Amino acid sequence: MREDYQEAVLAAAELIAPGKVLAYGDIAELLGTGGPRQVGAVMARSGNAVPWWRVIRASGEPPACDGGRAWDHYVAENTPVRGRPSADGTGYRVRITEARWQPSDAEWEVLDGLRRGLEAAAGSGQPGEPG
DNA sequence: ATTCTGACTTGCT
DNA sequence: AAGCAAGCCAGAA
Repeated sequence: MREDYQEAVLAAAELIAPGKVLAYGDIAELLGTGGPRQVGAVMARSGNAVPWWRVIRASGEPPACDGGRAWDHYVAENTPVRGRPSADGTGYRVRITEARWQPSDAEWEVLDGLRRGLEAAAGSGQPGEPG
């Protein structure tokens, strides 16, 4: 469970609509596997290949690595934010309560598919998986 | 097996 | 709003 989980997280991140955002924990919830740290760990591995700026903390703070880069994306996608970026790249916060991405029925099927794939992979090797 | 760490989250003060 | 501590899950040494 490494590449599968990674692909699932990346896929979910790509599903996120522009101007919207999702918390690490939210993606973990959608996938139903691991936790916010696992999602972040994946982003650190291949987040550069997906709209990582749409994946932030549950507090609305930008990513801990390239928060400064995220700002440009937020202003470009008209993402609801509060305050402005400071010299540290932080100082502002995304109104996650309004920018919280809400997957549609079609997108839910995709996320659900990813989740099932992970669940199946998790049982791949275990002799007694409930089914 | 144990210990340490990490793009995290939540509760308390 | 800001700081500290505990919880969570998985990877690496």
